[in-house]
Amino acid sequence: MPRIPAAERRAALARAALTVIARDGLAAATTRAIVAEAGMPLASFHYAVASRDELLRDVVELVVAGEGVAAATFLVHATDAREAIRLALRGYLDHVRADPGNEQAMFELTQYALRTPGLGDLPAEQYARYHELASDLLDAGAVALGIAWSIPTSQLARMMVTLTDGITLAWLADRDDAAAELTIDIAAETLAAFATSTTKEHA
Amino acid sequence: MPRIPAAERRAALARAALTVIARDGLAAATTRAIVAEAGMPLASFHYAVASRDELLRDVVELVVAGEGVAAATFLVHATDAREAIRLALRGYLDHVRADPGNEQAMFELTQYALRTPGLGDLPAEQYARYHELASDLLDAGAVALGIAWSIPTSQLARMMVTLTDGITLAWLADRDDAAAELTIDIAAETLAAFATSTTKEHA
DNA sequence: GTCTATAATGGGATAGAC
DNA sequence: GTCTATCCCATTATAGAC
Repeated sequence: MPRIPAAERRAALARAALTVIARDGLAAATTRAIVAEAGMPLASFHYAVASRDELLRDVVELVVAGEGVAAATFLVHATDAREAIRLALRGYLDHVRADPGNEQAMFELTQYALRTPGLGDLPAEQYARYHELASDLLDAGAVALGIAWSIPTSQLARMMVTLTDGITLAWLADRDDAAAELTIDIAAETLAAFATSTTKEHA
Repeated sequence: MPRIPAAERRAALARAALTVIARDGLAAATTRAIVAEAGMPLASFHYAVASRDELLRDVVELVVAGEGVAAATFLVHATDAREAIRLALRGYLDHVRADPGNEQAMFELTQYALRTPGLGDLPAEQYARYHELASDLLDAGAVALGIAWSIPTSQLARMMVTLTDGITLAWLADRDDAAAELTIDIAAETLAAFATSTTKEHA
């Protein structure tokens, strides 16, 4: 396998690692399993990256960076704040249902990072990014719907992330679709109270 | 170390395992670390329990069974539904802050169980128990406050568990006390809307 | 019944041949 | 630069001495 720059191999290993973790769990993501997934010889691993933990750092950054792609499509269909929040949370739940392993991978990585000396700073960055993404989404939604949020967007954003995490964890545990959807409905109904119209009397 | 029944050793090992997991993480909870914590020789492990996974099952059941002890003290101080929900969530956050390792241990165990063939059924039981506890708490709170919940208690209970999980995860990641408390305030304010007075016009 | 000593496996990391 | 072959360590589990 000649002519492949180290940086490129590093990225390929991170992608392979994420595939393995999503499919088989973090504990199964050994250096051997990762290089097998990437189709590389074992020695390439430490040639491209200093240690397994260092690669896991890359994996977290890989996922966090690519997290912004999804969502936002719901904005097209929403007509009011309640429906917008409902569709956003429903879209996230559908995403989890379509690929549960990926979300489990993120939880496993976060917990592992919290326990690992060299990776302890990652979870804070990870959640800062989540909160930022949720903020952007709420701002965009407000513009699209012609409303304003009556409390700071950052506070509402953290609540949205709190809800997605909590809904995801419970669904992963009991796979109760109906219960998860009910939770989403309640959340949408209550949070819509923070939407105030900027054009008419109330939204 | 003579005269100790196998069942008692099993329980002691489960307690020791939880201590190790809370302190050092699930990955560090090897059979050696667990018996060292319990003050037993290594061979006692497989004498008392068939495998490491089987002990982890015991650990989950140990924590879930002992989870009902806390909380409920907030009921004494609450005067209305908003304050009751706020104090309940605040109490939980304080509990997490006082011993973050314990909550991390639960998340790690749940994720591990989801990945492990013999333990796949545990998370559903675990969350069923959480939802049951939250339901009982909400019912007790309603009686104490002289109110009723305008939606089924089970739905509100799942939302409470969703919130505690989500708030805990975000706090573990960024340790932002103020932000966590703001999320709690928002949650309390919005969920209090589901309280309806059974004695006067509104609670 | 209890524990010491050891087996058997799989892991991260590397030396050194090509 | 690349990869084969290997090192060395930690792990789960057990055999067999007390």
